[in-house]
Amino acid sequence: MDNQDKIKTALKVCHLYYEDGLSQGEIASKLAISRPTISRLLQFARDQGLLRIEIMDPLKDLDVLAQQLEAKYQLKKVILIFDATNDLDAINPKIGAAAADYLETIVKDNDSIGISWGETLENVANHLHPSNANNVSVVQLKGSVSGSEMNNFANDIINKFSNAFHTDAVNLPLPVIFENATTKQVVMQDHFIKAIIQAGIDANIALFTSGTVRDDAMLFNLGYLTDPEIKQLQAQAVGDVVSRFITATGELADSDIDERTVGIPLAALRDKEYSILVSGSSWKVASIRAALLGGYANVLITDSQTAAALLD
Amino acid sequence: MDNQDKIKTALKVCHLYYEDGLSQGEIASKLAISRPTISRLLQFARDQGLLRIEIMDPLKDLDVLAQQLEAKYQLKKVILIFDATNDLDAINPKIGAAAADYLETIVKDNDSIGISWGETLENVANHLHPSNANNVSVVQLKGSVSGSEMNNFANDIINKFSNAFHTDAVNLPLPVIFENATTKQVVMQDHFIKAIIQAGIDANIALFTSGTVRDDAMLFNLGYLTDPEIKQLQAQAVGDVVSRFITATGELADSDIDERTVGIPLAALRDKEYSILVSGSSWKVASIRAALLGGYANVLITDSQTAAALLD
DNA sequence: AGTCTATTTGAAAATATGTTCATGTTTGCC
DNA sequence: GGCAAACATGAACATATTTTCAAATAGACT
Repeated sequence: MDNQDKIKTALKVCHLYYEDGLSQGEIASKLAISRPTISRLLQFARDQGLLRIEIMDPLKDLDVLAQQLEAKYQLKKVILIFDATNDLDAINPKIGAAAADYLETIVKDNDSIGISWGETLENVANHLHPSNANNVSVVQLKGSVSGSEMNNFANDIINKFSNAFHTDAVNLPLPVIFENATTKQVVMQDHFIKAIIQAGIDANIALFTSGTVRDDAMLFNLGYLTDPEIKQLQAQAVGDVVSRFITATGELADSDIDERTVGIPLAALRDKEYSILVSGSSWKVASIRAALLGGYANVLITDSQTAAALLD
Repeated sequence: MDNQDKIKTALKVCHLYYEDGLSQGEIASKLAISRPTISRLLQFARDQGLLRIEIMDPLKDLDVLAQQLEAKYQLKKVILIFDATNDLDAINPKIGAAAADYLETIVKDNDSIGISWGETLENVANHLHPSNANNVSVVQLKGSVSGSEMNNFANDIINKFSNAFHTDAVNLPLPVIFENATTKQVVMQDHFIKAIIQAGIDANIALFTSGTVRDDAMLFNLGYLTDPEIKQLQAQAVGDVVSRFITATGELADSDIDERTVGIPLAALRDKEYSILVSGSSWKVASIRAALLGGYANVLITDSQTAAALLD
């Protein structure tokens, strides 16, 4: 066997071994070569530099990425978790845990925490630990949902925050989007409701996520929006923040729908001591970027791949 | 151990295992962790995508590289050998073997092969097999050397070619560079010498290498050139072809020295059926490029890294 | 062609790695 | 704080890989 043939065989063995995950024995019988020879071919490949094993250092990389993001979007703090899968089910628990950890480090006595709800916030709630801070209040930043399942979902988050901060969280007992602006206006006259919204505006910490405008976006599947409205939003908006849809540059996308939406106004997020955007996965890059450009967050918690995408 | 710590430890283990080549057992005692845990950490690192194993396909790459070189320098044929070491002692035998193989495929009855000498040619000679072609002649393209060692060196190459092609190679029994042009002119009057040079010019196959202008270049260490001459050549030339020094663009670098040099003129290489440049390693990139730009070769035999450099 | 040496090969032994399982530890939950 | 479930750990075992070594093969030289 001449050198070229040897390289060729060694490469085939490398592919079977490192990519297809066959054992050397399996490769041996498949190629009708003895086991030791397979071992030697792999050694040969390594010696010849035929395969390159690169060890990444995501932790070091994360630091750099975080700093670059802080600079680019003028953020107070960026927290990144490492993820190579880009799988929501893997990312969400991790950024949830990171957000819960971060929250624990910043919450002090008498703080007021405004929260939204959704899958991401659920993951944050799941990782909360009992807080040492006293007299902390928790308030919902946006309306809830009428469907019973979903309502339980939002309530579950509220309850977990309540427990963690030893308080009774203030629930905003309204649908997140009304059918028309007038209805909302009327409801908003209610002093009790007004007070809740004001509490959300006054909260010094806000914790929220950003949503997409994909067909499977949660806000599109609650029945509050008609198909034409959804189509129009998909054309104009890149996602939502506290259920308010924004364009790629962070502007409000549709004031009509916005006026039917129950919750704190977007602008209120700009003035908070901590306005924490917790959102990850490649699907959400556009909405995160928009939220950051709009200045709605001063803290970002996301995953490494999304972070890299946000720098482009 | 939380996730970040786990990643950190896993990375350390990866470095020790894949880069430093320690066994899992060694790592275990070094870090005071049990062996199975090391195994699990490595598995974890692979699962998390913390290390990337890339299998190169130098053979496929070589094809592409070769084609690009053929196009860029308008060559009849480019033959590349794979080498990741960039070590002359590794490269030379391989390109020598490749050159010998190629020569065997092209030599036909009544061909005339002109050869130079040097380390590279020695390697070609070492890999020659007895040829099937009849009536092949072999002639030296340039003068030899007077020092006995070196003379043997050149003779050895001649002899191996003679044996492989079942002929008595025509030796050019002169120093490759004379002390002054006049001496050379006088010697060149000799009909016998003239005939040998003419045979070199008429050879339809030429096999030669390119040299550098580094201090350790063979032509600088034979005593034919003074130190000032060497300095000047190093300033103007990038290397030599059949002992004639050329600039980066393939022009003659110094006509005075050229007129003292014994061998076929550079231009003679341009008209050959096969003008085969056998030369590799990063040190020789400049001289190879110059030789190709000068049009002195229509076949190039080199290594992969040099090939890549020639494309820049 | 024949002999010598260097290289390659696979069986078997030695080593290294992966997995199982019982145990100890942490974590979530009331 | 205590209980249960999930998880991490290392000893022992099972498997996979590498090395050794003797035999076979190919190559070099006469």
